[in-house]
Amino acid sequence: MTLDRSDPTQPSAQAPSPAPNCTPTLPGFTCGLDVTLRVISGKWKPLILYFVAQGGRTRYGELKRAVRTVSDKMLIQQLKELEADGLVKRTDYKEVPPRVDYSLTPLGRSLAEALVPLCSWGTEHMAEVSRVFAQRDASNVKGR
Amino acid sequence: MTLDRSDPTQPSAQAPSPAPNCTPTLPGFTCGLDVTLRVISGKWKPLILYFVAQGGRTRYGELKRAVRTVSDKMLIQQLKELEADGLVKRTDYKEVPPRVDYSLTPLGRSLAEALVPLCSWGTEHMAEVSRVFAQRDASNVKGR
DNA sequence: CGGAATCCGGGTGGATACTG
DNA sequence: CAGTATCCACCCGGATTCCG
Repeated sequence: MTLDRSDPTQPSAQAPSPAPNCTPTLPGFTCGLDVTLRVISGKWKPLILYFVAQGGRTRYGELKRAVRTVSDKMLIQQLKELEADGLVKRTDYKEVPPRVDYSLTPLGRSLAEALVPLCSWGTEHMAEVSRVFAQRDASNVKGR
Repeated sequence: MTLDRSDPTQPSAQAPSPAPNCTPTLPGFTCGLDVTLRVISGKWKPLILYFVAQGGRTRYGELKRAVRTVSDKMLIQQLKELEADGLVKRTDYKEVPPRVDYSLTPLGRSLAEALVPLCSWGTEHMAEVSRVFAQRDASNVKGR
């Protein structure tokens, strides 16, 4: 179907190669990346996943402090979706004062590992990125 | 600052290790992943980046067909942001009928490579994911 | 072909207050 | 501490129309 990008009429001066697999196997998904995005799309999900991966079992409060600018509402909502999608596991100790923590399922753990390169990329290109940001924020007072 | 998750009071039965770097170096960013997310947050950006990476120079129409369910408005908007952030380069051949194509900058190319594991993850866990989706879509007619 | 412009509904997501 | 509930502004994003 429409995904056969395998006919480079022009040799394309630029290497078209860094992607080995994008095979549409199941209907409803266009490619592997699409599958992944359906699961981690959400303003805070990657960060949540990542923090829990780093800390192991993580309490609600810790998580909130880690992500910092997230609101309770959002944090809970995203956590519930992650739980529904089988990526995190919620444990309620039924104590008072309440104690709850979140951990990753095996599936979640594997996804968190796939997230590592993104984190590394950000660390490596942080300077470059903030330079670009500064530029466009300067010349573009309103907008974006 | 609040990011010192380096005190696991409990030894945490689960391996807290898959993440080597999340060093807050610049103010405004909490960690590398945060940097990356500021740049690829946007419903279609990862897919766009990925398709352009695969195809090399890609024409507007190709891109639209590849992402498929995206509207013109969204596609253009996301492309402009990617361009402003120095990830893609737009080339207008000033012909008639119009011809325009998009390619990746070196920065964009490096980011696309960091995206590869996500694509692989999706491919590998596609069955698992769609099973989970089916389950919650069945028990949850409305919502989400 | 490759957009730009406009309209507009619904969902996202922040702030605040409250609860067990 | 770990949420829940409600209100509400904003902007995301789809549909449509027009342009060079």
